[in-house]
Amino acid sequence: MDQPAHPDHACGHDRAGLVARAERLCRERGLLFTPLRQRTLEVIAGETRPLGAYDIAERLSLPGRRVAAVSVYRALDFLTENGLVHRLASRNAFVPCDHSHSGGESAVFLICRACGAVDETTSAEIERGLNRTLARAGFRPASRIVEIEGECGACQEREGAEG
Amino acid sequence: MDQPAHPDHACGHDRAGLVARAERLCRERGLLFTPLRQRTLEVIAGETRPLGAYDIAERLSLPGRRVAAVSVYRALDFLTENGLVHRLASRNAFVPCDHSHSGGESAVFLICRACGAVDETTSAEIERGLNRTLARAGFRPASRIVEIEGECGACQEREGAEG
DNA sequence: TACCGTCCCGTTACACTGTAACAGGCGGGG
DNA sequence: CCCCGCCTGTTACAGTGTAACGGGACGGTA
Repeated sequence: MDQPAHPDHACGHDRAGLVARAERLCRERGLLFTPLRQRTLEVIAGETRPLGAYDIAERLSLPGRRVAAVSVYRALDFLTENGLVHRLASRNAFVPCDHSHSGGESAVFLICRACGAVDETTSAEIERGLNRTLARAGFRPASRIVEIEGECGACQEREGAEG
Repeated sequence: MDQPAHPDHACGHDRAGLVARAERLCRERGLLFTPLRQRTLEVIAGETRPLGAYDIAERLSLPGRRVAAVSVYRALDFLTENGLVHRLASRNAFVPCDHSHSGGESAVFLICRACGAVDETTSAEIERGLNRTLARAGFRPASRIVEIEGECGACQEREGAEG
């Protein structure tokens, strides 16, 4: 769990920690943490706001070396399948997985319309409610999407000060 | 106008009731329930499974008279803004609003991967959990998305019977 | 009547999202 | 060595969504 002295420069996420977790996870599961996958993960972790696949492709491309979106999609499939990034269905965009939900609880995303920041949290009560609702309906869940769009606290204050 | 005694033939939703609700709502709010909007709503209500905008456009088109997707999008914007249809973020598709959540509770969608059916329900417990989570984070919500993908009860039974 | 603004809708064009299919490279195992 | 599986690059294409412009219908106003 060694964190670097300076967690990240202007980045919203713990890039080094996420890469370290990915390397460990791939070693354990016998998967390949290829350069493309690593760079894709780094690009996502190096951004405060969710990125679209084409944004990622652009950031991965160099003057002579263009990365096609389809390659990014494959890397993203790998990263999401292994719990390293999340896909926001309401935005068609990707964010790193905070891993604050280690207990198998599904994630709740708070997406700010003003600044674009995404907060990933969990709630035992929401989880309980979902499980009861699913049981009542006899529905076997495969994936759960809980995304709230609105305004984060910081942007509410900023707006109040300005307006 | 006159609907047959049997509510709907092979349709999954109460088409006539939804149209009646739309007419009443538009009268109350001084909005126009134009033919395009009505036909769009009817197409959505006449289908068991969620439809994409281009599917709707295709169903609305006649041999000589083609409806462009952009027109459908505008009708869909109107219908969603007025609570007559819902958009499924995980599918980029639209379903009629059951209006079972009259109490202002946000909807929970159970989407079956096997048969494509969508069940719209609500849960006071989920609502409470969401509200607490939002309050704790100081987040002001504008829209809430709760979509569970999985297998509905009927398809589980069918699968078990087949093998 | 003419004029004006608004709303709705048709049209074109375009950008973004996502997948299918095929080919080449690379490494491991027979 | 060949075979096989995995990853990546490439092309092509289908689906999703919006911006911009123009015209028609309709109501209000002079």
